[in-house]
Amino acid sequence: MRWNDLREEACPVARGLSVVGDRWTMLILRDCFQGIRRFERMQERLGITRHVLSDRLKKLESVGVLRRVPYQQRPPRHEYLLTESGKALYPVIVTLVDWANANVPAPSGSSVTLVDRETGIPVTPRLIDSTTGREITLATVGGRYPEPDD
Amino acid sequence: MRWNDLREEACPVARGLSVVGDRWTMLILRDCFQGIRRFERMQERLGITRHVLSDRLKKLESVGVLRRVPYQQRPPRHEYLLTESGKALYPVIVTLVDWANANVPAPSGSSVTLVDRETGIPVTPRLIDSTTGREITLATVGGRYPEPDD
DNA sequence: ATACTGCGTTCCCTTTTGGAACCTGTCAAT
DNA sequence: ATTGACAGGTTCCAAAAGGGAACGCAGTAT
Repeated sequence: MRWNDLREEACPVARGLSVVGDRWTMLILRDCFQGIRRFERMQERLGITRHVLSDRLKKLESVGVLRRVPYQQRPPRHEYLLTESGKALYPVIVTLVDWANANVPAPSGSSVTLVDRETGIPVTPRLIDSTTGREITLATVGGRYPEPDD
Repeated sequence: MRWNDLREEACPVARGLSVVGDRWTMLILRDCFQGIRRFERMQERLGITRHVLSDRLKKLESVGVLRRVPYQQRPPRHEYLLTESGKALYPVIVTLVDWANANVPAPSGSSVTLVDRETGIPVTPRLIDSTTGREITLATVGGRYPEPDD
């Protein structure tokens, strides 16, 4: 199976990964969430090669996760900002961070942690169903498959 | 930057992606969450090539996300089961599913959706801080960086 | 004129995939 | 005894993606 086939799957995991499922995209978005907006800055922070960064930014723009906004005319320069669709990825990053901090040991024991921006108190993410308020677990929530429409 | 460098980063996003950040790993785990346990079955469902699947299963076992459990002796055969660490990835998949369903259009408009296993009612995931009960958003929660220990 | 900034693109080489065939043990049927 | 099936890999080659460094280019500063 090829990359582009993923986007056409009925499975949302596959469609999601067709956008963010490669080695770099989530790291780029992490930087975006931290307020990084410009090519040069991303490149030096990530250690990504320039053409791969260029390619990923194009793809992210084309799927509507980032948008290019000009900040000067001559020479034309623009920065990359998260769209609403892009901002909606924040819970994905947060759950990933929470998992990694609990399950992938940091080198020196020190790691970036999640804190409340107001109080500075550490945050423990929990995923609930907003209609029932019940926690979402493997036992309680699963996937439902669409009716085949033939 | 190379793959293995990622695992040593202080940033949990990078460390998380060092495990699940490639094209196939999350799809393999999706199958695991759906009860698929065996090599052959995964290979046919995913359309992944056999040696890549073999490689990913080895890596997932080595980081403790899956474990190999023998189910017969002669010839030796085993199946792949999620560890606790692997099961802890469920919220990551769920938030990804939720994002993809809202932001990456399905081909025929039909997609797998999340439902409560008991009632069959659609589920709307929301991420909250379990200590305060407040919703986790870009505005309210951010990362805190460790003290440099030089 | 020269250098610098910001953002790419091009070139070359290495690593990673895709695709298919092959191997290994064991059992069951011919 | 041979053939075939099953389950889970491994091996080989060609194609694609990625790393690294250099180059291009428009405008601005010195």
